[in-house]
Amino acid sequence: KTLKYSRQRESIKASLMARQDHPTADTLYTSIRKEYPNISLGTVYRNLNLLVELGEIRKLSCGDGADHFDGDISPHYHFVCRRCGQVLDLPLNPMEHINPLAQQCTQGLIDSHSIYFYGTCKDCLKNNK
Amino acid sequence: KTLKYSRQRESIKASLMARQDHPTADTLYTSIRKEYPNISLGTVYRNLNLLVELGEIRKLSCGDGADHFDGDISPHYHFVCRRCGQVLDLPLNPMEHINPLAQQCTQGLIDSHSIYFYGTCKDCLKNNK
DNA sequence: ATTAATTATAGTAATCGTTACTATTATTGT
DNA sequence: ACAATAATAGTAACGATTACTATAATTAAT
Repeated sequence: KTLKYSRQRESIKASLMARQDHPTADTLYTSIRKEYPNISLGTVYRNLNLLVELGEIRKLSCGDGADHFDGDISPHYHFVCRRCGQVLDLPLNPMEHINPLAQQCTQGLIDSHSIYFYGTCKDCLKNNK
Repeated sequence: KTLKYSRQRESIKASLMARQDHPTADTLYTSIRKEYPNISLGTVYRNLNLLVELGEIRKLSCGDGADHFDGDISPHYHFVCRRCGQVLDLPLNPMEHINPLAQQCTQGLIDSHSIYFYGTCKDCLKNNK
């Protein structure tokens, strides 16, 4: 089955690319609704998952219940604030050496890893939260 | 409010400690039901969360939708098989040096990290899955 | 440009993992 | 034994996500 253009998909992708944070599907839905008032939440989910499969965006599971999405597919890590739930980019060099390290500990085949750092973000520190 | 003994909690903890895998609440529930046929799923969830708060067990969010639980609280990492969903221990030394590395990249305060490795487990490799 | 084939959508219902609620039961200190 | 209080079973509610379906949009061929 071949892919057909849809203005909704373009808008979802453009919307995600335009922001520097890492919204959930629902956050993105609310924001896109301002431009397309009757886009459906299912459409947002379906296209986000499609874009992930196509490798055009990334899905982040940082452990707070909802998946987050990232328009930046370049390898990088994330910092999750335990107070406000914000997910922030961490401009840390990708640690390519740890896959072989882990590979030595298993008979399975390792192809990737994910790292999340946790703590309190700058804003929450400032506000004594 | 003080903690009171409950045989259900003991059974949940013992059950988790006895196994080397990393079951979800529901998997553990099904298994404990053989011994306590009318234990409730809510009780399993409540006690697992309580044990996590007490620091007696660990909760793992590996990105497959459901949380997994680990009776081994010693610092170690995990390998998640993308084919069968199994979560396996990875006897890899804790990488204490990466928190300070990440700390240099943010004005927030980092206190911990989590790493998951992904790929295909030994069994799935063998079965060509 | 029309048409026909097919994919995508909006809207809604259903599902899954998890938490909340409540009347009853179990534990604990007196 | 009793009273106080925490824990339970059972069920309902919840939030995130997926599934379903009739309609609309895209595409390729006439």
